Amino acid sequence: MKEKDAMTLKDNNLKNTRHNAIIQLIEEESIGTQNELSRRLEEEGFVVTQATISRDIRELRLVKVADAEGNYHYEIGKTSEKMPDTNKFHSIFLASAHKVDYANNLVVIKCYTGMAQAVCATMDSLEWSGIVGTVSGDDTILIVMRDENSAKELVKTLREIR
Amino acid sequence: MKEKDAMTLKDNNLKNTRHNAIIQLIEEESIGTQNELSRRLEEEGFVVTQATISRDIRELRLVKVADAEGNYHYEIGKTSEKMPDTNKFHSIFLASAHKVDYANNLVVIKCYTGMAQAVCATMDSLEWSGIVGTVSGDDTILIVMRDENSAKELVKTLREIR
DNA sequence: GTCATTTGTGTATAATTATGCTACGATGTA
DNA sequence: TACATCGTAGCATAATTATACACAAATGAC
Repeated sequence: MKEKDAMTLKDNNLKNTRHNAIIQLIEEESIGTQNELSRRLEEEGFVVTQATISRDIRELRLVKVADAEGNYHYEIGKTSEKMPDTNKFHSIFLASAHKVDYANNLVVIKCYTGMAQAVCATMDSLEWSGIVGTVSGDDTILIVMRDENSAKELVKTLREIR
Repeated sequence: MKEKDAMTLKDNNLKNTRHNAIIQLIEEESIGTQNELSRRLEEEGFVVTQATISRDIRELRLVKVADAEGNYHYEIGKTSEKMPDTNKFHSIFLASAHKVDYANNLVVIKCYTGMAQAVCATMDSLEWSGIVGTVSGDDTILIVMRDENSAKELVKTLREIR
């Protein structure tokens, strides 16, 4: 009997919506400390202590960085921006692509009709090294690689996903 | 008469080499606290207190972020990585491109022969929003934008550079 | 059902980081 | 020369952040 009254319940869902709220908050306004974030979250209906926010920040891989004037604020870290995308790409790729091949430094991905754009956009966001550029039609993605070896590597990586 | 013996001299140059040393250190090894960084710097011949390192970190816009296992370490922030690229792009673009136009959601940049690849690669690294994909030949870059409005915006931005 | 495990969080506090104040060398001005 | 100003950094400490410990709800094994 130590807890007050609130929910110490393992509400996974609540934690997730809080995480989303945190990301939205730090993207929209300049938040400099965890207490500040705590106050703003409270206004949005999430009542948690600084300790929890510290843990959230670790899980979300957020970072505190100075702006040009030397004022600190929280930001999405570069890793956390990319990791989710990798997962996103895997699931989109699995659901949409059915053939991968290459010739010289060109890689071609065949997708189910209408899916190519989505796969292509997601792949672009991953900024894989070796990719010079990508274009996609309705069902085909053309990827221009730096050289044939990069093309071979990319095909191998993509085939491992399946 | 409070200082020890060391140099409290305004050696701007020393501060700069220390900054470089810090960047190199955090890129090469996993450094989790400022005291740890202080110790490593000492081994490299830079004797400074945690306070100074805190200031260095603000100036360099470094960030502390958790890795997959939840262990914290310092990293180069995304801002400090991208600013130089923007400058690089500006100078390359100025030196290489001579015409920019668009139709629908496609932007075409005409460059002096052989320069397109360089401009394209540099532009890719900027990850401008609205860009779906890019391909470049010897003297032409084709940029596929999300929509016509993005294309218009991009052309405007590029023309402002000239 | 019981019991062990996992997950999420608060409390209290340890650990870490930021900063006000101060000092000192360098630079500029008269 | 003296004197003011600026930039860098130390020291001490305030401010902030991370975490050990404890507890409770959910989950799973039996």
